[in-house]
Amino acid sequence: MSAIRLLVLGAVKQHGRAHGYQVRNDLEYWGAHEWSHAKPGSIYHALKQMAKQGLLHAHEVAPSAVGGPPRVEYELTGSGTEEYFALLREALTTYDQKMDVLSAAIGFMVDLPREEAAELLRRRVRALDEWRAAVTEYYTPEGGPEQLGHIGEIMHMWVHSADAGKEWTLGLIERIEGGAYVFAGEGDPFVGVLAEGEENPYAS
Amino acid sequence: MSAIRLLVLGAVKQHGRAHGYQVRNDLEYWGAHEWSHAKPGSIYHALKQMAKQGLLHAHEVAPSAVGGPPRVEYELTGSGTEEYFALLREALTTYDQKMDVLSAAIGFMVDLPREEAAELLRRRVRALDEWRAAVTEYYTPEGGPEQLGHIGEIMHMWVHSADAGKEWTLGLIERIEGGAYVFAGEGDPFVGVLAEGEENPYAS
DNA sequence: CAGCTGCTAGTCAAACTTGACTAAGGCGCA
DNA sequence: TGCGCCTTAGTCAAGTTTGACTAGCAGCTG
Repeated sequence: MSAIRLLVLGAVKQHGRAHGYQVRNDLEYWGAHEWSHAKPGSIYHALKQMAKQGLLHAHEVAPSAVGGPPRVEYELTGSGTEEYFALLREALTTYDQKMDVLSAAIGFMVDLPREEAAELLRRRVRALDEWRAAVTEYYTPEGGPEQLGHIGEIMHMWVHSADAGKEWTLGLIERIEGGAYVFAGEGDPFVGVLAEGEENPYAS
Repeated sequence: MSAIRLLVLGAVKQHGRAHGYQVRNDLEYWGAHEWSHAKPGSIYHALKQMAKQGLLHAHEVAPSAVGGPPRVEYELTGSGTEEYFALLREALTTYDQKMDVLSAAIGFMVDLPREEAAELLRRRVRALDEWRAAVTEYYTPEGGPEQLGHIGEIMHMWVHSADAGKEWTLGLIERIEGGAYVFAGEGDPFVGVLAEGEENPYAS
């Protein structure tokens, strides 16, 4: 799974309705251009592709209010919302050692109920343990680990990083269970960026 | 930088001359199919592309000795060797937070002299420090870090992982400077896999 | 007020990645 | 000996990613 679809779906969902440049800006605000493949081309491509697949509904072209070419606005469909939550749950659960996907998922985790987020992260910890065991076992040849020579350093690095990932995940679970942040169904959700003239529909 | 070019160049170089399937097998032995985009298609594509760019010389098609379609054998050219070392040095030095590239580089680091490898890794540590500082600074808004809400967890994760990466790198530098492994110009190099009928030209 | 710069919004071709498919020979075995 | 299956070696089309490019409008500036 690449992080782009999750990021784009999440960004569009936060606005309710968004055009490409808005998504692009959102992701930049998130710093996503630094840690994911969220270049303009990828974003516009993802929007079009997902519109073709029925995950997004493309509204008629509207002339831009602030200059530049006209915009196409997108909105999540029913299956788009399903896909979004499926991707989000998977990203929180599995350890596929790609931090961009996890980063995106952390950013959107508050769309889930608190207890579910914590549970998915606990599953993530289990996946990490399994992966660690698989690496150490698979790469322990008959003649002892020395036989691998410097190649063993690669496994060493992966194990080290898996341990660090586990430590961080456990910390996050603790913070979540300790009441940090605002999750789904707990009042005013957190919204990163609002566009021109857009109102926070949840503002009191 | 994707890891594929480095991996393919390194694999071909280790054999002196290799065909696609051999590279594919090497990388599988390394476990590279697990941590990089080293699928068959990518490997054959990289071989062809680099041959077109003059980094590899494609030898005439030879009928396979063991069945299957005929093979094309590749060999590093002069500029291929230059490119290989350039990629290797860059991969060891920069912190681009992509572990596949670093993994590949660790696998080939012994192609460099010991002192150079250690120096490149020390530079890597400095890059890590800088990156860590940039993240913490950039993502500390006026209103204090709480203002970010759960988004701060993303930065937290990156910082945590940078710290883990630094710790591991320092450990590796220590081992290298302590005399571990066999580097360029120090006698019999380490070779992962030998193909059918291939002899280790360095064997005593 | 012509020209320059910068922002908004998006397109496009070229390169890369993916996963499924092809094709040829050898091996076991009933 | 004929059949299915495995391994070897590679191709291909569809999808994705990249980085450079286009184009409209606004504000300044000399």
